[in-house]
Amino acid sequence: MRDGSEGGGTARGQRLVRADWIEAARGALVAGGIASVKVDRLAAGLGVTRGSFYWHFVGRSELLEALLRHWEATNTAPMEQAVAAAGPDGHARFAALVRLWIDEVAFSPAYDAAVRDWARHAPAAAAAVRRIDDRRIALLAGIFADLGYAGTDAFVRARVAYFHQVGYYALAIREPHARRLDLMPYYYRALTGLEMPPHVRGITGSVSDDGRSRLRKTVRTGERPKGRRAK
Amino acid sequence: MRDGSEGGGTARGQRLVRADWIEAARGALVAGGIASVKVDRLAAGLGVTRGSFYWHFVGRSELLEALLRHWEATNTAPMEQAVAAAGPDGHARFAALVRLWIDEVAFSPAYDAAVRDWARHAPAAAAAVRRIDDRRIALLAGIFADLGYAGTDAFVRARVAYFHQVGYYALAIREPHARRLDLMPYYYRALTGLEMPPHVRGITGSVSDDGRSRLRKTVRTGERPKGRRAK
DNA sequence: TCGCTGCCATACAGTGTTGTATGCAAACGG
DNA sequence: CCGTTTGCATACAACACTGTATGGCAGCGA
Repeated sequence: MRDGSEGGGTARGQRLVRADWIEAARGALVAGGIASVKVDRLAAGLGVTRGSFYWHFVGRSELLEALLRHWEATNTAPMEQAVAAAGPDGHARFAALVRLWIDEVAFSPAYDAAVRDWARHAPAAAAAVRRIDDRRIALLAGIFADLGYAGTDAFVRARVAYFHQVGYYALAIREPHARRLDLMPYYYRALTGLEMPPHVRGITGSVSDDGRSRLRKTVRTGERPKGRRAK
Repeated sequence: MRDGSEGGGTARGQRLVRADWIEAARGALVAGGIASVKVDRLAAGLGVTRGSFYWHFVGRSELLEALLRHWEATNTAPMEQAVAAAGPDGHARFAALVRLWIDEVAFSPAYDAAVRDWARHAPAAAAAVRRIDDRRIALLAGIFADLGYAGTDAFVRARVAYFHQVGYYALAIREPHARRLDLMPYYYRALTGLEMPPHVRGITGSVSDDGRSRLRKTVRTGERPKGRRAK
């Protein structure tokens, strides 16, 4: 029945390996939540029967464990790498994170949100998510310390920035990429309490103007920003 | 079998009404997510059989619709009432919201988070959540306008404050109430860009000092903190 | 070529949940 | 006091999903 060309998700020809099942499970998790990660549906999607699954895994719970480890191993490393690659400057480090969040390529907020939903009623997943959250908040707190904030202020601002990002994805807001870039200086100001310096403005690859000329006028005057806006 | 005293959730003696089932569904939703809102478990919890349920409702989906309307009708009104009761002052209005979020009595963040999880894979729930979110963000944007922020700045700060709150509950952080009160001035500063004025300090019932002595310098929007604290 | 192993198909059993049909008892209006 | 309605119990049918047992086939090494 299977000829290697009809099928579902395997990237390498005929037979499946564990990674194929995990990838299929990831797709199902993101698309429909943990409740839709079912053995029979995954098998149908991969073009095999459940017999294959029970050869690769002892049961469904083992697949879920592997999926959780996959998320923990893949979806937070890009953040730390991007920050490390940005050098020592606090503004550059923060801007690197923001770019990662907006671009959504190396880091998948949908994967993140799906695991977070899962974690709300699965203790094992909750423990993994808590570990990851603590790491990310610590990363952000270091950046705010670099930006000149002391102890508790750095910690609270790190939380605000991180919770804000989690909430943004939790609301599943759909905005054009250009719109998000246009709002960048406003978010930068609200989250850091500082103006976005010129040397990080190019980092986000903003297509519109710098937004700084607008923001000087709008911050206290009540004028609406002029110039072209994305919808 | 049922004698009105053994049972589950009904508040009024013998027979059940629709509201009893909805309240039971709400409890199950908060405790275990929408996947645990099952007719047979609710019936067992209420001390009746499923036959009762199918008399009050045509099916499970009708219960879920009623539950969604219940959330939409009950869990956002306290916010608007608290803000309205706080008078015209922007600081007082914002502080009233914060108190509501911290106290968690009139407003139930657990109910909120459970519905939000549900909404991630149920279009009808997603539509309701989006309506509520828009209302709340508009409410916050009005407060930030009262605090002196113009157009886009007020909107972005409203989003940051609201997303932050959603993210906080999404992470299911457990902190002592006193700790949250102690951090209040820091959050107030980070979220509003302004110092917490004396006349709203008592509103939250904070027991310790305001944290202002620990603050090294003002962090008003646009003003760069002096000194660099690389950690 | 022979036997072994990896990978999968098939068939069967069991559980959890929904929905439906019908019966039964208590409450209620005449 | 009786018939009707209300609220629930019981029994049955159907589906979705998990897990197990077993058989078969292709490929590979000796």
